[in-house]
Amino acid sequence: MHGARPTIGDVARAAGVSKGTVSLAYSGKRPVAEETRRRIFAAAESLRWTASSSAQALATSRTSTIGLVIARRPEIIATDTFFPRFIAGCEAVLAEAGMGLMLNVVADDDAETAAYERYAAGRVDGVILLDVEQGDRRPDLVRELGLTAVILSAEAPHEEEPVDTPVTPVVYTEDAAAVGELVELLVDAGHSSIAHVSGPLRYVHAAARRDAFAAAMTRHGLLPDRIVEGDFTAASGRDATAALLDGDDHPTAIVYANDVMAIAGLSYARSSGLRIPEDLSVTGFDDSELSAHLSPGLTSVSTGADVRGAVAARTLLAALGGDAHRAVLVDGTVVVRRGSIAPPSQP
Amino acid sequence: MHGARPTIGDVARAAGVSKGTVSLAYSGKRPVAEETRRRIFAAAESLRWTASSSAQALATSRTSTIGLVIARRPEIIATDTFFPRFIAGCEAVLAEAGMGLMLNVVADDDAETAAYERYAAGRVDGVILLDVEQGDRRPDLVRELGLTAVILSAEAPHEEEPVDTPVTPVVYTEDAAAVGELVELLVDAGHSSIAHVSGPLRYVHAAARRDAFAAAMTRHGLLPDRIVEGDFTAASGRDATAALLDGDDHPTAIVYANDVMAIAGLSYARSSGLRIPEDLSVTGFDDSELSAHLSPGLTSVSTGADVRGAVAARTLLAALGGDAHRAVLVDGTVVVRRGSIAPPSQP
DNA sequence: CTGAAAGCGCTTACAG
DNA sequence: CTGAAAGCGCTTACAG
Repeated sequence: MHGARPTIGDVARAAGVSKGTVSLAYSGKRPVAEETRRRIFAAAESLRWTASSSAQALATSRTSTIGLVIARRPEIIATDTFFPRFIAGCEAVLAEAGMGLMLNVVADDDAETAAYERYAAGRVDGVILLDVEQGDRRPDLVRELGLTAVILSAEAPHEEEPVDTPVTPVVYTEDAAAVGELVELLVDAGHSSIAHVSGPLRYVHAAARRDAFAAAMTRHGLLPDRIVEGDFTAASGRDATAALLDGDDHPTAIVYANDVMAIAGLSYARSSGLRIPEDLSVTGFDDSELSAHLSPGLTSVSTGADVRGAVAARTLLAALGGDAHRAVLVDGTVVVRRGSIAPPSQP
Repeated sequence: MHGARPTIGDVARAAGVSKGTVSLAYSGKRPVAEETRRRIFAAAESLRWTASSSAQALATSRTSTIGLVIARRPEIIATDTFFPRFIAGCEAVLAEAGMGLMLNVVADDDAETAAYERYAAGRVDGVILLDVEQGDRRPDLVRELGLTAVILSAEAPHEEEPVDTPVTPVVYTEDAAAVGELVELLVDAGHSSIAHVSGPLRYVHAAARRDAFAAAMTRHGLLPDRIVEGDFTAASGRDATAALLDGDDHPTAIVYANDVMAIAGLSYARSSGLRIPEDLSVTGFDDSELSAHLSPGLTSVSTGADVRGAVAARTLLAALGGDAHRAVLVDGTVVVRRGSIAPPSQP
């Protein structure tokens, strides 16, 4: 039924022109007589021709595809609502540019390296680096492989490197300010015993939020001495909360590094007899849809995951097009106040 | 710094053989003398050569990539934990086979069609169809485009079609049994007023669960007259719950079609004064990590999203390899009992 | 404004 | 067991 797919040669023949002219008519890289191009488009349409992307890729050394590798455990990808929103944001701009997104979910470092190597074998033009860690090896790896990259971060890039080394653009949000605002909200409500459940501190973004928490506490003359490291799963949110609530001198408020940990923590606190928010105020991070529709809602911070995806994709396309930016700030991070904060009941 | 990537010609020259032999040494499609192959691999290694996938794709008409288009709103993709787990499952088998996954998140039907058309232009070898609807146009669309496909479903395929039409393999779970079990659990606990909050009924899987619910109720001599259609978001879970709880003759148990709706519903019920599970028993679907770590935990059904992804990918690879299955059952659907069910307090 | 031809980097009959 | 060559379907200097 579908026989052999038509080629550019078929279209050329049908339109009575050369293959080169068909190509040019579509790419617009050189003018083609109006009448000619009409004939070409008509022929292509009736043959239902569309250029083979592998042939194009081979001829141009461009794949029209970008790559994204996610190196987290599936449970975490599943609970954290960041990824799908980020990807949807990417897609919106990629689709518009006729580009595709190649996705890889890997289990370990070796699989990750293998994924980038496959990318470099002409599968993608560039990559977006997520979940950057301190001393991350990936920027060097992808550079070595000849892949154009963009890094997603939660803080402005440091100004260390000499300007002449080829620089990987950083697309970043400023999470620190939002975390500061959260702490301020809590302090204003009367809290002084505030804890933080962080994400895995090897991640730059998790460390950045933790540091921001500590700085904000200090600014208010409070001791940031109740910080426990979670891993973004509900399990860790519950366990961290149990640890914090154990004993009688427990905090009256907890700032969680993501919504899932906050929800699990909140549920635990409630089951152990505390009223939310009267006995324990909580805040999340990432503003998931669920948080907005809990009763009471969870105060969280919206980081515009989709906007970040769009900007990251746009920045990567620009870099592929030759104009690299050093750093671009995504300015959509905003605290969303909901009912999960109240004055502390009794110290 | 990275200069031109080495080609198979460079390797051939370095190893003192023809390009064809290099190719054969790697593909193993014909024997190559042990000594020769050693020289070839050594040369390739030292040149850091790996075959260009666009050239391979052009030469073989195989892209080593499969496509997945997701046509849901980003909020829903983000809240529903199915997708990431499904994708992770796919990846595991794809990576092993050296295949890639191209992902597209689309906003509407036109974008979806466009995505499949781009796929057909030699970007992917086959596709997995998710969220199938009644009278879905996509099976025909992709067949027309010459794409090999696999359909993911929540029920066994009907036996209608004449066997000679090229058939699209269906990878399915049997959700009905699990839903029946859920109802039975509730009935055994003493409930008779049981409601259901379904997913969007245009989806085959949502309709299948709704039908299973109705059938189970009927089987127990109960009237399945409290069914409200949700859309899998927390917002709809909360609203549906509010509607069901409004008035005095409200149900004593609610079976939700996914976990997020259940959690939002549970939260709403609690905030309106009901104790969970004493005053209202609830069950979810999909067994998200969060549900397992709530206090009390949410009784849910694990459908093995990752296993389904793996099986779907495996089935697609098989179909691409020429041996198509008519239908393959993924047998991992199991009810996970947690604390969200209790006998009804007072009618 | 258009055509003829080389080239992108592989694979695969065809010979030997 | 191996080589020489054609071919996959495009794009892009080079001529005109």
